[in-house]
Amino acid sequence: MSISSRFAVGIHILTLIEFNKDGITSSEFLASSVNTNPAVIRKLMGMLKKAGLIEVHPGIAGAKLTMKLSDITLFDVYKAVNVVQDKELFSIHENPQLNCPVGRNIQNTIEPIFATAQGAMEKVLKNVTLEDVMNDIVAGENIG
Amino acid sequence: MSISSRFAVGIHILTLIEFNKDGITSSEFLASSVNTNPAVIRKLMGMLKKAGLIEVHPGIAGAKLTMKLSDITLFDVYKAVNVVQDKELFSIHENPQLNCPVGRNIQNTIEPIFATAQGAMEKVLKNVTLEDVMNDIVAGENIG
DNA sequence: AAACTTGTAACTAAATTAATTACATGATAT
DNA sequence: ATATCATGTAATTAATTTAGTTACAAGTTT
Repeated sequence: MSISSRFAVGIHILTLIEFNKDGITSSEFLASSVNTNPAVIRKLMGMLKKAGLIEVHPGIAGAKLTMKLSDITLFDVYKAVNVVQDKELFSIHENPQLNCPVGRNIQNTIEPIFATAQGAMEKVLKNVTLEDVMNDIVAGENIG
Repeated sequence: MSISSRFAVGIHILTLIEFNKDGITSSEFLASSVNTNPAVIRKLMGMLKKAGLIEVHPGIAGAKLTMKLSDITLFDVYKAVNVVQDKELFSIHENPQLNCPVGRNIQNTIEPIFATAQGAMEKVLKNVTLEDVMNDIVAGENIG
């Protein structure tokens, strides 16, 4: 099991929009960099737009960021593309046997632990902005 | 997307083995508490056995823990049941366009961030033992 | 030998992902 | 105004994963 690559692609889209900010960033242009189908990109653009991260208009070519890179965290992207629901990174088996002490308590016992673990992961994402990502990409260019 | 419930079921199995330590904890008994099929349980028992957490023998009914609950962390269970591979909680799109500065750097940039996020989640699991889980189950019994 | 258990393989149904195709709708330039 | 190009979105597909189910071989005990 893995968290959908929609998340990674969402990051790719947003950083590329910024990278190409003086040009026109169409779904086809993005699709070529990501190496996927433009319709896949447009679906993701719809999610990013709904989350208020980008501005796109029907019929008008190109997407623009609505904020500075430094104001967008990876958590924002993660939520926007809907890869993991709240408290549902881990799934818990349904309908355990209530006649059993373990069965009738396991869900309540485990759920908060899972929520804490998920929260710790998400906290890392909250502490990284797209500006950090962009800086790393630029550094990769200079070194490589 | 969600991490397989094998993890939660694995925790259920181990705590129930302990809870029933003076009796015989067969796959059928476990299956009834978890509310699933005995073959599902046996498959999980195989994984827990392979990880050295339990002792089971062909033809002999019942499983036993090989360690104290306080020596088994949730991370041990998580690894045993193989729900998430190393560095693969998040997936990254393959084959981005190398002619693009973002495309050729995105993987290297994102991977360590994702690894850090996964690591933070796993660290929480390392800090909870099955003894903690058991205590919470017992507490749930006394209060509920 | 009969009864019971674990170990395992094969098959199924359901869910999710990513890709693909197609087309309606909106905007623009000639 | 109409041809052209972009976005928005729905329908379909193939691949993967999960959990459940059935079946049976192999080991153990009485």
